[in-house]
Amino acid sequence: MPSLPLLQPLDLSSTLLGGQSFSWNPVSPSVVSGWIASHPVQLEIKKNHLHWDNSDLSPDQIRHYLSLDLDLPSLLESQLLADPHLRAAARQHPGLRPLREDPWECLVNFICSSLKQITQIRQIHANLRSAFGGPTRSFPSPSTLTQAGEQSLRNCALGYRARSLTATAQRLASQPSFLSIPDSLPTPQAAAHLETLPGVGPKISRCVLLYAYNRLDAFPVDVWVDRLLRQLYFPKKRKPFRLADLEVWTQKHFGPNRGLAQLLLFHWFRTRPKTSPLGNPKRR
DNA sequence: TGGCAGGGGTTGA
DNA sequence: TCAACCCCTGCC
Repeated sequence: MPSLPLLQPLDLSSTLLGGQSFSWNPVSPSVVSGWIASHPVQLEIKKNHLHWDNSDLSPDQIRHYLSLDLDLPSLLESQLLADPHLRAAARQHPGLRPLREDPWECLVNFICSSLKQITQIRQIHANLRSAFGGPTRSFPSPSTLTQAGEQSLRNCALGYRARSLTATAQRLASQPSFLSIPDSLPTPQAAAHLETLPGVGPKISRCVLLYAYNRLDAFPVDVWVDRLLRQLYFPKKRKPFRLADLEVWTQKHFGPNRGLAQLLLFHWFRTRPKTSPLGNPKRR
Protein backbone atom coordinates (compact mmCIF):
# COMPACT_ATOMS: atom_id res chain seq x y z
CA MET A 1 0.00 0.00 0.00
CA PRO A 2 1.71 3.25 -1.16
CA SER A 3 2.17 6.06 1.34
CA LEU A 4 3.82 9.41 1.84
CA PRO A 5 4.96 11.21 4.98
CA LEU A 6 2.76 14.15 5.98
CA LEU A 7 4.86 17.30 6.22
CA GLN A 8 1.72 19.45 6.32
CA PRO A 9 -1.36 19.13 8.56
CA LEU A 10 -4.14 17.14 6.84
CA ASP A 11 -7.64 16.43 8.11
CA LEU A 12 -9.26 13.99 5.66
CA SER A 13 -12.74 14.41 7.00
CA SER A 14 -13.02 18.21 6.97
CA THR A 15 -11.13 18.46 3.66
CA LEU A 16 -12.99 15.78 1.70
CA LEU A 17 -16.40 15.64 3.37
CA GLY A 18 -16.88 19.34 4.19
CA GLY A 19 -18.43 20.54 0.94
CA GLN A 20 -15.52 21.04 -1.49
CA SER A 21 -15.95 17.64 -3.13
CA PHE A 22 -18.91 15.25 -3.19
CA SER A 23 -17.23 12.04 -4.34
CA TRP A 24 -16.04 10.93 -0.89
CA ASN A 25 -17.65 8.83 1.80
CA PRO A 26 -16.51 8.15 5.35
CA VAL A 27 -15.42 4.57 6.08
CA SER A 28 -14.21 5.12 9.65
CA PRO A 29 -13.02 8.21 11.56
CA SER A 30 -9.58 8.07 9.90
CA VAL A 31 -10.49 6.46 6.55
CA VAL A 32 -12.39 7.86 3.55
CA SER A 33 -13.10 6.34 0.14
CA GLY A 34 -13.78 8.09 -3.14
CA TRP A 35 -12.19 8.99 -6.47
CA ILE A 36 -9.18 10.97 -7.64
CA ALA A 37 -8.97 11.56 -11.41
CA SER A 38 -11.21 8.56 -12.23
CA HIS A 39 -9.25 6.24 -9.91
CA PRO A 40 -11.26 4.74 -7.04
CA VAL A 41 -9.20 5.02 -3.87
CA GLN A 42 -9.31 4.70 -0.11
CA LEU A 43 -7.24 7.14 1.97
CA GLU A 44 -6.05 6.61 5.51
CA ILE A 45 -3.76 8.49 7.90
CA LYS A 46 -1.60 6.34 10.16
CA LYS A 47 1.39 7.49 12.20
CA ASN A 48 1.64 10.78 10.34
CA HIS A 49 1.71 9.04 6.94
CA LEU A 50 -1.01 9.17 4.30
CA HIS A 51 -1.72 5.72 2.84
CA TRP A 52 -3.77 4.90 -0.28
CA ASP A 53 -4.81 1.57 -1.76
CA ASN A 54 -4.64 2.25 -5.51
CA SER A 55 -1.15 2.01 -6.97
CA ASP A 56 -2.33 3.64 -10.23
CA LEU A 57 -2.18 6.91 -8.28
CA SER A 58 1.29 8.41 -7.89
CA PRO A 59 2.41 10.33 -4.79
CA ASP A 60 2.50 13.46 -6.96
CA GLN A 61 -1.15 13.03 -7.96
CA ILE A 62 -2.16 12.62 -4.32
CA ARG A 63 -0.03 15.58 -3.25
CA HIS A 64 -1.49 17.73 -6.02
CA TYR A 65 -5.13 16.79 -5.33
CA LEU A 66 -4.86 17.53 -1.60
CA SER A 67 -2.68 20.63 -2.13
CA LEU A 68 -0.01 19.09 0.09
CA ASP A 69 2.52 21.22 -1.81
CA LEU A 70 0.99 24.36 -0.26
CA ASP A 71 2.59 25.64 2.92
CA LEU A 72 -0.71 26.42 4.62
CA PRO A 73 0.67 27.76 7.93
CA SER A 74 2.77 30.36 6.14
CA LEU A 75 -0.10 31.34 3.81
CA LEU A 76 -2.28 31.93 6.87
CA GLU A 77 0.33 33.93 8.70
CA SER A 78 0.40 37.73 8.73
CA GLN A 79 -2.88 39.17 7.47
CA LEU A 80 -5.22 36.20 8.02
CA LEU A 81 -4.10 35.24 11.52
CA ALA A 82 -4.36 38.85 12.64
CA ASP A 83 -8.13 38.23 12.61
CA PRO A 84 -9.30 36.68 15.92
CA HIS A 85 -12.11 34.64 14.32
CA LEU A 86 -9.74 33.15 11.77
CA ARG A 87 -7.22 32.36 14.49
CA ALA A 88 -9.94 30.37 16.28
CA ALA A 89 -11.03 28.65 13.06
CA ALA A 90 -7.45 27.75 12.11
CA ARG A 91 -6.76 26.41 15.59
CA GLN A 92 -9.89 24.26 15.38
CA HIS A 93 -9.26 22.93 11.83
CA PRO A 94 -5.49 23.10 11.11
CA GLY A 95 -5.70 20.24 8.59
CA LEU A 96 -8.47 21.65 6.41
CA ARG A 97 -6.90 22.12 2.98
CA PRO A 98 -8.15 23.52 -0.35
CA LEU A 99 -8.58 20.73 -2.91
CA ARG A 100 -7.67 20.63 -6.57
CA GLU A 101 -10.81 18.89 -7.74
CA ASP A 102 -11.31 18.09 -11.42
CA PRO A 103 -12.85 21.32 -12.86
CA TRP A 104 -15.62 19.56 -14.82
CA GLU A 105 -16.63 17.39 -11.86
CA CYS A 106 -16.54 20.40 -9.56
CA LEU A 107 -18.64 22.45 -11.97
CA VAL A 108 -21.29 19.72 -12.19
CA ASN A 109 -21.40 19.33 -8.41
CA PHE A 110 -22.04 23.01 -7.87
CA ILE A 111 -24.57 23.39 -10.70
CA CYS A 112 -26.45 20.65 -8.82
CA SER A 113 -25.98 22.36 -5.45
CA SER A 114 -28.44 25.24 -5.56
CA LEU A 115 -30.96 24.98 -2.72
CA LYS A 116 -29.53 21.58 -1.81
CA GLN A 117 -27.78 20.36 1.28
CA ILE A 118 -24.46 18.51 1.30
CA THR A 119 -26.04 15.07 1.78
CA GLN A 120 -28.40 15.69 -1.15
CA ILE A 121 -25.59 16.90 -3.42
CA ARG A 122 -23.56 13.81 -2.51
CA GLN A 123 -26.59 11.67 -3.43
CA ILE A 124 -26.97 13.38 -6.83
CA HIS A 125 -23.24 12.91 -7.46
CA ALA A 126 -23.57 9.18 -6.65
CA ASN A 127 -26.65 8.94 -8.90
CA LEU A 128 -24.72 10.45 -11.84
CA ARG A 129 -21.85 8.01 -11.36
CA SER A 130 -24.11 4.95 -11.15
CA ALA A 131 -26.39 6.00 -14.01
CA PHE A 132 -23.73 7.16 -16.50
CA GLY A 133 -20.32 6.13 -15.14
CA GLY A 134 -20.24 2.59 -16.50
CA PRO A 135 -18.95 -0.41 -14.53
CA THR A 136 -16.16 1.58 -12.83
CA ARG A 137 -18.60 4.39 -11.88
CA SER A 138 -16.17 6.98 -13.21
CA PHE A 139 -17.51 10.51 -13.46
CA PRO A 140 -19.50 10.99 -16.71
CA SER A 141 -17.98 13.29 -19.35
CA PRO A 142 -19.76 16.30 -20.91
CA SER A 143 -20.61 14.28 -24.02
CA THR A 144 -22.03 11.42 -21.93
CA LEU A 145 -24.31 13.83 -20.07
CA THR A 146 -25.27 15.52 -23.35
CA GLN A 147 -26.30 12.17 -24.80
CA ALA A 148 -28.16 11.27 -21.62
CA GLY A 149 -30.46 14.28 -22.03
CA GLU A 150 -32.43 16.39 -19.59
CA GLN A 151 -35.04 13.81 -18.63
CA SER A 152 -32.43 11.22 -17.61
CA LEU A 153 -30.73 13.85 -15.49
CA ARG A 154 -34.04 14.68 -13.84
CA ASN A 155 -34.30 11.01 -12.92
CA CYS A 156 -31.09 11.51 -10.90
CA ALA A 157 -32.95 13.95 -8.59
CA LEU A 158 -31.60 17.09 -10.26
CA GLY A 159 -34.96 18.80 -10.63
CA TYR A 160 -34.86 22.14 -12.45
CA ARG A 161 -31.03 22.01 -12.37
CA ALA A 162 -31.14 19.34 -15.09
CA ARG A 163 -31.85 21.93 -17.78
CA SER A 164 -28.77 24.02 -16.91
CA LEU A 165 -26.56 20.96 -16.61
CA THR A 166 -27.64 19.62 -20.01
CA ALA A 167 -26.96 22.98 -21.64
CA THR A 168 -23.57 23.35 -19.94
CA ALA A 169 -22.61 19.78 -20.85
CA GLN A 170 -23.48 20.55 -24.49
CA ARG A 171 -21.31 23.67 -24.45
CA LEU A 172 -18.32 21.79 -23.04
CA ALA A 173 -18.78 18.75 -25.28
CA SER A 174 -18.49 21.02 -28.30
CA GLN A 175 -15.76 23.18 -26.75
CA PRO A 176 -13.51 20.92 -24.63
CA SER A 177 -10.89 23.63 -24.09
CA PHE A 178 -13.41 25.87 -22.30
CA LEU A 179 -12.20 24.76 -18.87
CA SER A 180 -8.50 25.21 -19.68
CA ILE A 181 -8.24 28.53 -17.90
CA PRO A 182 -4.69 29.90 -17.94
CA ASP A 183 -3.18 30.87 -14.58
CA SER A 184 -2.38 34.27 -16.06
CA LEU A 185 -6.09 35.15 -16.38
CA PRO A 186 -7.06 37.18 -13.29
CA THR A 187 -9.68 35.60 -11.03
CA PRO A 188 -12.49 38.12 -11.75
CA GLN A 189 -12.12 37.50 -15.50
CA ALA A 190 -11.90 33.73 -14.94
CA ALA A 191 -15.16 33.96 -12.95
CA ALA A 192 -16.84 35.95 -15.74
CA HIS A 193 -15.69 33.30 -18.24
CA LEU A 194 -17.30 30.50 -16.18
CA GLU A 195 -20.47 32.56 -15.69
CA THR A 196 -21.19 32.42 -19.42
CA LEU A 197 -22.21 28.78 -18.79
CA PRO A 198 -25.91 28.09 -18.08
CA GLY A 199 -26.63 27.63 -14.37
CA VAL A 200 -23.37 29.26 -13.28
CA GLY A 201 -23.56 32.51 -11.33
CA PRO A 202 -21.13 34.30 -9.00
CA LYS A 203 -21.33 31.74 -6.19
CA ILE A 204 -20.66 28.69 -8.37
CA SER A 205 -17.93 30.31 -10.47
CA ARG A 206 -16.00 31.15 -7.32
CA CYS A 207 -16.51 27.71 -5.78
CA VAL A 208 -15.05 26.14 -8.92
CA LEU A 209 -12.13 28.58 -8.97
CA LEU A 210 -11.33 27.93 -5.30
CA TYR A 211 -11.95 24.16 -5.10
CA ALA A 212 -10.71 23.11 -8.55
CA TYR A 213 -8.29 25.78 -9.80
CA ASN A 214 -6.66 26.57 -6.43
CA ARG A 215 -7.45 30.27 -6.85
CA LEU A 216 -6.95 31.24 -3.22
CA ASP A 217 -8.27 34.75 -3.91
CA ALA A 218 -11.73 33.46 -4.93
CA PHE A 219 -14.30 34.11 -2.20
CA PRO A 220 -17.63 32.28 -2.76
CA VAL A 221 -20.56 33.89 -0.92
CA ASP A 222 -23.61 31.81 -0.10
CA VAL A 223 -26.28 32.38 2.55
CA TRP A 224 -24.08 30.77 5.24
CA VAL A 225 -21.10 32.97 4.44
CA ASP A 226 -23.32 36.03 4.35
CA ARG A 227 -24.77 35.13 7.76
CA LEU A 228 -21.43 34.39 9.35
CA LEU A 229 -19.83 37.58 8.08
CA ARG A 230 -22.73 39.65 9.40
CA GLN A 231 -22.72 37.89 12.77
CA LEU A 232 -18.96 38.04 13.25
CA TYR A 233 -18.08 41.39 11.71
CA PHE A 234 -21.29 43.42 11.30
CA PRO A 235 -23.60 42.36 14.17
CA LYS A 236 -25.93 45.32 13.63
CA LYS A 237 -26.51 44.55 9.96
CA ARG A 238 -29.87 42.85 9.35
CA LYS A 239 -30.16 42.62 5.56
CA PRO A 240 -27.89 40.44 3.39
CA PHE A 241 -24.87 42.09 1.79
CA ARG A 242 -24.65 43.17 -1.81
CA LEU A 243 -22.04 40.97 -3.50
CA ALA A 244 -20.12 43.95 -4.85
CA ASP A 245 -19.73 45.33 -1.32
CA LEU A 246 -18.41 42.00 -0.06
CA GLU A 247 -15.92 41.80 -2.93
CA VAL A 248 -14.38 45.03 -1.72
CA TRP A 249 -14.57 44.31 2.00
CA THR A 250 -13.18 40.73 1.88
CA GLN A 251 -10.33 41.84 -0.36
CA LYS A 252 -9.40 44.58 2.06
CA HIS A 253 -9.94 42.61 5.26
CA PHE A 254 -8.60 39.16 4.32
CA GLY A 255 -6.20 40.04 1.51
CA PRO A 256 -5.01 37.91 -1.43
CA ASN A 257 -5.62 34.54 0.30
CA ARG A 258 -9.18 35.34 1.28
CA GLY A 259 -10.40 32.03 -0.19
CA LEU A 260 -8.59 30.25 2.65
CA ALA A 261 -10.43 32.53 5.06
CA GLN A 262 -13.74 31.55 3.47
CA LEU A 263 -12.87 27.84 3.68
CA LEU A 264 -11.91 28.01 7.36
CA LEU A 265 -14.68 30.32 8.57
CA PHE A 266 -17.34 28.41 6.67
CA HIS A 267 -16.28 25.03 8.05
CA TRP A 268 -15.83 26.39 11.56
CA PHE A 269 -19.25 28.04 11.47
CA ARG A 270 -21.02 24.95 10.19
CA THR A 271 -19.42 22.54 12.67
CA ARG A 272 -19.36 24.77 15.74
CA PRO A 273 -21.17 23.47 18.84
CA LYS A 274 -24.85 24.44 19.00
CA THR A 275 -24.19 26.30 22.27
CA SER A 276 -21.91 28.77 20.48
CA PRO A 277 -22.77 32.42 21.13
CA LEU A 278 -23.22 32.77 17.37
CA GLY A 279 -26.58 31.01 17.67
CA ASN A 280 -28.34 28.87 15.11
CA PRO A 281 -28.91 30.69 11.81
CA LYS A 282 -31.83 28.41 10.91
CA ARG A 283 -33.87 29.94 13.70
CA ARG A 284 -33.27 33.50 12.61
C1' DT B 1 -48.74 8.82 8.18
C1' DG B 2 -49.35 12.86 5.57
C1' DG B 3 -49.02 17.71 4.71
C1' DC B 4 -46.16 21.61 4.61
C1' DA B 5 -42.32 24.87 4.70
C1' DG B 6 -37.90 25.83 3.35
C1' DG B 7 -33.13 25.00 1.66
C1' DG B 8 -25.19 26.24 0.57
C1' DG B 9 -28.39 29.72 -6.38
C1' DT B 10 -29.53 31.34 -10.97
C1' DT B 11 -32.41 33.47 -14.17
C1' DG B 12 -35.51 36.52 -16.38
C1' DA B 13 -38.88 40.03 -15.92
C1' DT C 1 -35.49 43.56 -6.63
C1' DC C 2 -38.21 39.41 -6.65
C1' DA C 3 -40.66 35.24 -7.87
C1' DA C 4 -40.14 30.82 -9.98
C1' DC C 5 -37.73 26.71 -10.58
C1' DC C 6 -37.79 20.56 -8.59
C1' DC C 7 -37.17 17.63 -4.98
C1' DC C 8 -35.83 16.10 -0.55
C1' DT C 9 -35.81 16.53 4.38
C1' DG C 10 -37.30 17.68 8.92
C1' DC C 11 -40.99 18.85 11.64
C1' DC C 12 -45.62 18.88 13.38
